[in-house]
Amino acid sequence: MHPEAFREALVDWFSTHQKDYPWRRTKDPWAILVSEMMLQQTQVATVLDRGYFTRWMERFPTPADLAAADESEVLSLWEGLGYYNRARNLQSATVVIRDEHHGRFPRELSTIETLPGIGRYTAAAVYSFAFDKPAPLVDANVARVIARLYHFDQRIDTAAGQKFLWDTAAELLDQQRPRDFNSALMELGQAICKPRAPRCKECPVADWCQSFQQDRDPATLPIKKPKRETVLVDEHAIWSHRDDGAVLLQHESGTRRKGLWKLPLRSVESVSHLPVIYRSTYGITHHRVSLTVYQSDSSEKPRKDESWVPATDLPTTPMASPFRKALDKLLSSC
DNA sequence: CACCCGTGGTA
DNA sequence: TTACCAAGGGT
Repeated sequence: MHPEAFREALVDWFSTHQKDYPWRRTKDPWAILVSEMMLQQTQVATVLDRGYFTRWMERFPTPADLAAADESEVLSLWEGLGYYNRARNLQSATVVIRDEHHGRFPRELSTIETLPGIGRYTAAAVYSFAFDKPAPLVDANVARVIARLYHFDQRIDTAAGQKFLWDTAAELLDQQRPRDFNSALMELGQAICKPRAPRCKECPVADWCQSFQQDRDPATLPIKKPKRETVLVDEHAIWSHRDDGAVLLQHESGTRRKGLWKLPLRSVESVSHLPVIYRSTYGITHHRVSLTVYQSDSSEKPRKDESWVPATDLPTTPMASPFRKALDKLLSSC
């Protein structure tokens, strides 16, 4: 592989096919960091079409604005995106920027990577996109592209597999235009070198692709460890409300959905005599949860870890999606 | 290294 | 409808 012609073909393709994202119209490291955090394990369409990025940047135009905010408001603006530790980590990062970097966004790659919630990928993304400085990066798109380019038929989710991907990304990187090159490699994975039905006939770098040249099936790569088997779980919640509010429970110990609110949960024995007023199923990690909501007795009062939430606060009280949907449905049918 | 963390789109 | 997948990081 002689990377020069590969780089040229890739960046040329990108120059005419790149999509117009708001975070590509700016060099503000804060805006770019926000986009990268939101895009972790999350599709572009979700972040863009549902308005998360725009709302966030309007409310928190600078790191200092986020550092000064209440966690409840932060989580409320993140509601529906999932992986809520991202939001808390992002706020923690702004506090570090304020208290340890004089309020200025760090410009060293190693310093950016020390910020909470920012790992090797996100640090390199901010470094190359905001400052156009050279750092290789590997996300799910790049991993797929490299695995197919080199027909890497071993697992990529091992130390050896990760080393191969990052070493290769470093070799390929165009030091003269790291911003465009990294963006191009990622967009190639998103638009052309797709997981299931790659569009090899439209690929600008098919000449350099071993999977394509050797007529292998690219859809078999990359290889990862099979996911855990799905575990079925039942959740039983109660709906206890009046016109002026409802009883909610804040997620406590443990880390799942920390800081968010949900309907109070009960044992199935304690609610089996109550009328069922809502059902849904949702997935969380490797669990498949069946949620059932029961109309509580009017005598039901909040337990010590539960709170009466006024109706006017319900829309801005951060809740995970399954409970937000339940609450919306129950409020509308009252 | 293994496992955990959410959600919505897509085939 | 189920299963896979996504601009990963922390523990």
